[in-house]
Amino acid sequence: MSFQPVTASFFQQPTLELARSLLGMLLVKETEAGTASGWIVETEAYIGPGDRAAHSFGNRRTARTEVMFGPPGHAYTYVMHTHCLLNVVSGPVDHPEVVLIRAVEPYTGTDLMYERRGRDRKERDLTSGPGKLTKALGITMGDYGRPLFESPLCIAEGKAFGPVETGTRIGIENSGEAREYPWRFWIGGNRFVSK
DNA sequence: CACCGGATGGTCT
DNA sequence: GACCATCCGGTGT
Repeated sequence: MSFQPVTASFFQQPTLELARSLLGMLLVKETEAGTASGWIVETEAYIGPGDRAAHSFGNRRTARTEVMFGPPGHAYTYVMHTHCLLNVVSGPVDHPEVVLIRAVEPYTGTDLMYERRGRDRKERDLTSGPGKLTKALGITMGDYGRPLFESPLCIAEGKAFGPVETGTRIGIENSGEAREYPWRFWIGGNRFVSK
């Protein structure tokens, strides 16, 4: 199985457009154990410094958020409770914006995904959430800052899916008015979209 | 150095 | 729907 990674220029588009453009693209991770991939079916945009829900709100610049201030197309990974979450850095240099990958539909390497997530798990449970998909694909904090247009972690050319739907973001109840921004995007009807 | 609070997920009721 | 495992970044002392 071979994949065609996107070029670095793919990430040079406004963050809300990138969040939509990423839907239907393939997310691929190669590890020593093997390669696994899935179609991106749900994303969320975080547009600092004005977005109260973003880690980069108010241009907060720390070791953790540093990669967001660099060029787009790199991985911003961070630990949430017991899970690692994956974001795609967006926006030009010094514009700390990202797109969170919230769900993918398994494509290749599903056996590896079951091995990582648990053999007796339902297929829908493999990758239907931001913490689930990183575990299924083997994405870790070791991927922090990695470019997403080349191996071992990359965004590759995808395929056409149905219409995109829009809504408010998940899990940001304490973010003031930012909780109402319609910055969540997903493939309508896809069963791997998180609930 | 102590404290607090999550961009979650799994389990049990 | 409620509870909590488990951990680290950010902040204040």
